[in-house]
Amino acid sequence: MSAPLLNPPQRAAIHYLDGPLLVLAGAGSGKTRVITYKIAHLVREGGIPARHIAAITFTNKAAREMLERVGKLMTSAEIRGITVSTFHSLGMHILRQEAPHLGYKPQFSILDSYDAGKIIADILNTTSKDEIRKVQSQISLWKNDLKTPDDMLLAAQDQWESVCAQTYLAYQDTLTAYQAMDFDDLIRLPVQLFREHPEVLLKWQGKLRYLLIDEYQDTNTCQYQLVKLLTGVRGLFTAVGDDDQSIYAWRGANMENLRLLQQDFPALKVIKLEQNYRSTARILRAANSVISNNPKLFEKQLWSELGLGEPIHVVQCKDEEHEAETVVQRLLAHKFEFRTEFKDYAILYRGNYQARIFEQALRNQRIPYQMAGGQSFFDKPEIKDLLAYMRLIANPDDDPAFIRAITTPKRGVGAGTLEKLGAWSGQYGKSLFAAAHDAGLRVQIQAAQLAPLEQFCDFISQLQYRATREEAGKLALELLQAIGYEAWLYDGEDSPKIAETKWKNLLEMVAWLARKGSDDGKNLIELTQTIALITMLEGRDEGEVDAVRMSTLHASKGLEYPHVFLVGCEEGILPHSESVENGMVEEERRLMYVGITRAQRSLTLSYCVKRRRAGEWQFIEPSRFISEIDGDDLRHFGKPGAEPLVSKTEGKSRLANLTAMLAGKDKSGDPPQN
DNA sequence: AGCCGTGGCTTGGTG
DNA sequence: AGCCACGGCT
Repeated sequence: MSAPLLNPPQRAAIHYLDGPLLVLAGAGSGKTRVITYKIAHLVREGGIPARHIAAITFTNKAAREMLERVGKLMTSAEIRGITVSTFHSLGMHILRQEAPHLGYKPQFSILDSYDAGKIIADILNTTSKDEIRKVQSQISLWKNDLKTPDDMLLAAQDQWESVCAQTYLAYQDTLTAYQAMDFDDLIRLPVQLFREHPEVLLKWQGKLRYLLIDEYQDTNTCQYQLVKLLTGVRGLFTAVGDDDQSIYAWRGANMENLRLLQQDFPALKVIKLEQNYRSTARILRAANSVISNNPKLFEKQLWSELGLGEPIHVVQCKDEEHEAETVVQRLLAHKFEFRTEFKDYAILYRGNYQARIFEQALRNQRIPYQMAGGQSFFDKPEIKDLLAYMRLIANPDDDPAFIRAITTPKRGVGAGTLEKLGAWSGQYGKSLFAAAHDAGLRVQIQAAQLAPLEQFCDFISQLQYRATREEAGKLALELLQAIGYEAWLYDGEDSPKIAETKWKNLLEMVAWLARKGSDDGKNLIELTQTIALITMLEGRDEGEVDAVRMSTLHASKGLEYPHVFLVGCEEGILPHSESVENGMVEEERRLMYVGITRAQRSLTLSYCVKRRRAGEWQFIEPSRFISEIDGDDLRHFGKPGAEPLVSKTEGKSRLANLTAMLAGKDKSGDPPQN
C-alpha cells in the first residue's frame, strides 16, 4: 500500500467521471486509495460538493477507515456534508426521514438478530437454536432477494419452505406491530419506498449525486436495487470490487450483480487494478494459479514488483495435534531466525472450531495471541438491559423492549398480569405500553398487581419527557439508579466479581452516552436510534499488541500479514464437504484465494493425514487447491521423500533447545486476550 | 421427572 | 467456544 504514486489504471479510475465505472480491484491493489483519491478528485476537479457524494461500505470498520483516510487528503471544509456510511446506516438515515410513507413512525426500533430470533422462536414455538437459525436465515435470504411473504407462500416448494413462508408472514406482522425493523428491512424498505414514491426517490437522487460502492461483489439483490434506484438514469457511480474475493454467497451476496452492472448500464467502463503492492511474486503466482480454475467474467492477473520470494511451504502433519504443534514450532523457529515480532504472523483457518487446538499449542509455548472478532460491547446482557429501557423510551410500541424492561429487575409485575396485558393489547391492536393505560384492562387486574404496572408506565412516561430535555448520560445513570440495577446485579446469581464487571460496563456505557451525546448534540432518544448499527468491539488497542493473529478465512478478508499459516488445507475442510455436496466449490476456491493473498512475504499451507472424527481415525486427502499450485512454487515438508518437518539446517534437538529458550526468555507470554 | 455435567461435534458472520 | 444429546443423579 506504499506506492508513492498512482499507477496508470488507478489514475484512470480516479479521473473517469463521465459515467458508470466498475473498478476490478485485485487483492492488495490499493482500492481504498482509489476510492479516497477519487472523492478528493470529485470535489476538487469534478465540481461535485462533498454533500452530494456518498461512499457506501459494508462494515463500520471500512467506513471509519475510509473517512479517516479522506480526512487526511482533504480539509474539513472540503469534506463537510459527505456521506461515508454502511448500506445499513444509509438505509436507516433515509427511513428515519421517510418512515411515514411506509406506515412507520420515524422513531421505529431496530432489532438485532438476537431479538429477531426470539420473535421467530415464539412463532415456531421451539427452543432449538439450530432450527431458529435456519428459518431466520431463510427469511433473511428472501428479504435480501426482495421476496415478500406472499410471494413465498405461493412459491413454496416443500413443507419446510412453506413453514418458513408462514413464519415470515407472522414475523413481518409482528415487526410492524412493534414499530420495529430488522437489519434487512433497513435496505429492503428504502427500495420499496423508492419504487412506490418516485417523488421521494427524486429528492434523494438530488441529494446523493455520486455514489462510490466498496466491496461491490458482496452486494445482494436488494442492495444492488438500492444503488440502481439512487443512481438512476444518470448512472454516476464507481463500484469497486473483486469477483475473485466473493465469499459471502451463503449470506445472500449475488455475484450476478457484476454481470447485471454491464447489462443495466451499457455505458459501463471497466478498469482493472492488477498491480499488487502486498505480496511476493511467488505468492501471487500461487493465487493466480488456484483462481484460474474458476470460470471468469473478467480476466485478471495480479503481478508485483516485490521480488520472487520464497516458495510456498506445504507441511504434512500426522493429525490435528501434530499440526498445531508443528505450526507453532515453525512459527517460533521462523521468528527466531528472522527476528520478527509475533504480530507479523497469522494463523488462518476455515472454521472457528479449528482455533481451539491452535490456542492450546500457542498457550503451551507462552505465545501471546489475539483472536479476530469478539463480542460487541452492545451485545452484553447488562447493556441490552439498559438498551431495552432506552428503546422503550424512544419507541413505546417496542413490545420486546417493554417486556425486557418491566421484568428487569423484577418489580412485582408477574407473568399473569403480562398475559392479561398481552391478550388485551392483541385484541385491540395496541402495543403493550399503550394498552397498559386502558381503563377496561385495569378493572381485570387486582390492585396489588396494578400498582407496580402503573408505576412502571409513569416512570417511562417521565423519562420520555425528560429525554428530549436533559443530557443523555446523566439521564441514563439516573435511570439505572432509579431501578436499583446495581443492587440487583449483586443480589443475582452472578459472583460479586462478575456483578462488578457488569456494573463497570454499564458505567462505561453511561460515559459513552455522555460523550457521544455532547459531541454530536444528541439526546437519549436520538442516540438510541443509531446504537443498533454501531459495533463497539472490545480490545480497542487492536493492532498494536504484539500477538499472533488468529482468524477465520472469512474474517481475514481485507487484512494482510507478513507471514501466514493457512491450516487445515484438506478435502472436507477447505473445500468444506458441505460446499462440495452443494456444488459450491468455486466459492471455496475463492476462500483459498483470499487466504493466499493475505500473505505478504511467506505462506505456509498445512494439512493432516488423519483426523479424529466420530471417535474414529479417519484418513484425509490434502486439499485439491494445493495441487492447483505449480509444483515448482511449492516446498514440501514432513512427507516421505520430502524434507523433514524440521529443516535440515536445524536438527530436532537444536529446535527443541531453541523452543525452550524462547519460551523461557520471552516473558511477553501474557495471558492471551479473551 | 427434571437438572446437571460431560463428551462429541462443529462452515462462514456484518449490520 | 458454544450447542446438543446423553446419562447419571436428586
